[in-house]
Amino acid sequence: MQINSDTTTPEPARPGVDFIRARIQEDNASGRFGGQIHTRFPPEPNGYLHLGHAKSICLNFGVAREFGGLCNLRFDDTNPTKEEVEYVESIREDVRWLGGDWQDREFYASNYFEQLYAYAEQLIQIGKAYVDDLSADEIREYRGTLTEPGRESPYRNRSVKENLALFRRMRAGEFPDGVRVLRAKIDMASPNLVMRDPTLYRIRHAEHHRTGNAWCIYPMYDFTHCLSDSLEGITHSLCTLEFVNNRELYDWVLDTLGVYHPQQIEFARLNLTYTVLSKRKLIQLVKEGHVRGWDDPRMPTLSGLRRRGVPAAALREFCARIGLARADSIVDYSMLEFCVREHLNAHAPRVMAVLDPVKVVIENYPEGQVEEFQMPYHPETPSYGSRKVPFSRELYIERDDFRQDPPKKFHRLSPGAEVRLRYAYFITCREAVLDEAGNVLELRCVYDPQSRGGQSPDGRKVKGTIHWVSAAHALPAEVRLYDHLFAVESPNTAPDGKTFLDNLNPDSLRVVRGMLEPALAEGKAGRTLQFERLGYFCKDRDSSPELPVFNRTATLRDTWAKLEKKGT
RNA sequence: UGGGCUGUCGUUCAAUUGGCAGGACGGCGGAUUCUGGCUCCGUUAAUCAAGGUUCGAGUCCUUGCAGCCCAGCCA
Repeated sequence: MQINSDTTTPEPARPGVDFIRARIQEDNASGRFGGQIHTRFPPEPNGYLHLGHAKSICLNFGVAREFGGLCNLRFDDTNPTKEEVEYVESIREDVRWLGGDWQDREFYASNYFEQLYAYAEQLIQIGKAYVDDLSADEIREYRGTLTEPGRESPYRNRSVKENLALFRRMRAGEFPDGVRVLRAKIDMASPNLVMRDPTLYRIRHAEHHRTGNAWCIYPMYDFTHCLSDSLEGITHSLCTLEFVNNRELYDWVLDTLGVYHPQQIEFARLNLTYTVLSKRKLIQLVKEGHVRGWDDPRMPTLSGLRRRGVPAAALREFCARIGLARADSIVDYSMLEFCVREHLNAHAPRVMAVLDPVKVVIENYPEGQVEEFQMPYHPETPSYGSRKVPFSRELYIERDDFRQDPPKKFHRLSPGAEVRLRYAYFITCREAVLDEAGNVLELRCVYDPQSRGGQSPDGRKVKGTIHWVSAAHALPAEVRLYDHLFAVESPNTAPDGKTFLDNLNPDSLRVVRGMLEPALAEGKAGRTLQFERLGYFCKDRDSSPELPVFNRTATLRDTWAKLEKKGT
């Protein structure tokens, strides 16, 4: 099977721009940033990337590309107790897979620790930061509530000299965790809680995955992020809505320090039906073993989707279609499925496999005879080439393609009915051999030699075309059939006493033993194929030479199933 | 309860900035078909509410209502 693997294609241009691109155009028109555009994708390496990150990656790298600018990859690694190199590596791989190209601009907030520290001292020097001895609990108490203003810490008015000395001693490791913090001196009565003297630095005697034990004080997000953006010359700092409140502080830090000031713009994060997209919950699913790891094909992680067989291009298309706005929204899962099918329909080679086999014996076909039929990998794209598929007297077909008592409009096999075996012959079912319980053991059929290749010899129509595999040549395989990880549309909402885990779908994984056409013996993992009439499947890395393993990426749309369901 | 953000077909994003509410997904119906796939055609369905300004309001004003975010030494 010599077919090019999935390549990176830019998402198609769309008419009409979203509010962020509109603002960037305005900034360009006014020359605000000298016409330059520079964005960044700033993940914290404390988990694997998921669909929500895909939205951000497509936005940040997309905007940079469209406006002739650059996009940095920056690891927001300021919390050594939660971050790991494993995550850094997976993030790098996932961003690259999605098509993000940061060239040599791979940055780490931890690279700026020295610089950040200098800024902190500067803040102290100008009387805008102080060392507080209050405990975490006391700070919370002093912060006030949503409706009441906070109170100033008794340590708020220490002298610059004392603050400096204390802060240096914090850095030097003279204090244990939690006894002191550095705080910005802003306004304890601000209606925006973020501005009530936010913590800038905390003491953490912990080993950092990059800086090792060089530091025992670590800067907080609000202090780090804006300054990292500033240091990198970011023009537009795009983040999700929950940071709207933080923008006031973002602006305050930069203006107070008098440094270059990027523009933060917030957009609504992605939500998907039947899916959880919170890092905390995804970590829980992995750590508690509800799934088989971060790249379990049922996970909404990029590595899970990749292993499931979803092409990166389908994800890019998805991100382009869901749009960008400031209103909270929950995208229909069917939108994702549509993008996956759309891409795979155009690109996936067609092969045949039977997942629930029932034997067919063609009584008038010579015993021991084997023919080979040349079948195209993609009927609409001849350049995909073709392969030979063996045909013989005994075949497997899908159990579901036969009915002893066919319902109305059933176009498949039943006693006396004629169907086409895809690319092979017309066959007519003479009888079904049943066991006492009525289960089909074997179908006795006859074929029409004149219909060779699946052509109608006399213009007569057959109602259906079904797929098949020659029994003697069939390749057994394990096939993993996936369904939504969660059984309900909104897994995050659980009744009292229940959690999102109670919404887990017990049938999200079904494993079956299928029979594949022999050409599938050679395929490598990675390329997603269509098993004709069934869906899209992708060889899994769990495959062994003895037993290939396939993941179902998505089913085909099944109008018959819908029709039949309506009938019952 | 304080502050901030947001309300448009079932879902999601638009609406030339005050001028016939449009697209995509989904649903429904049909055509076509050697995949009950794909493709094609048709169809369905919305401006949170109430007032006001205006020849004209999704857009402007007023008053409500609803949802989301913020009280980490997480990001």
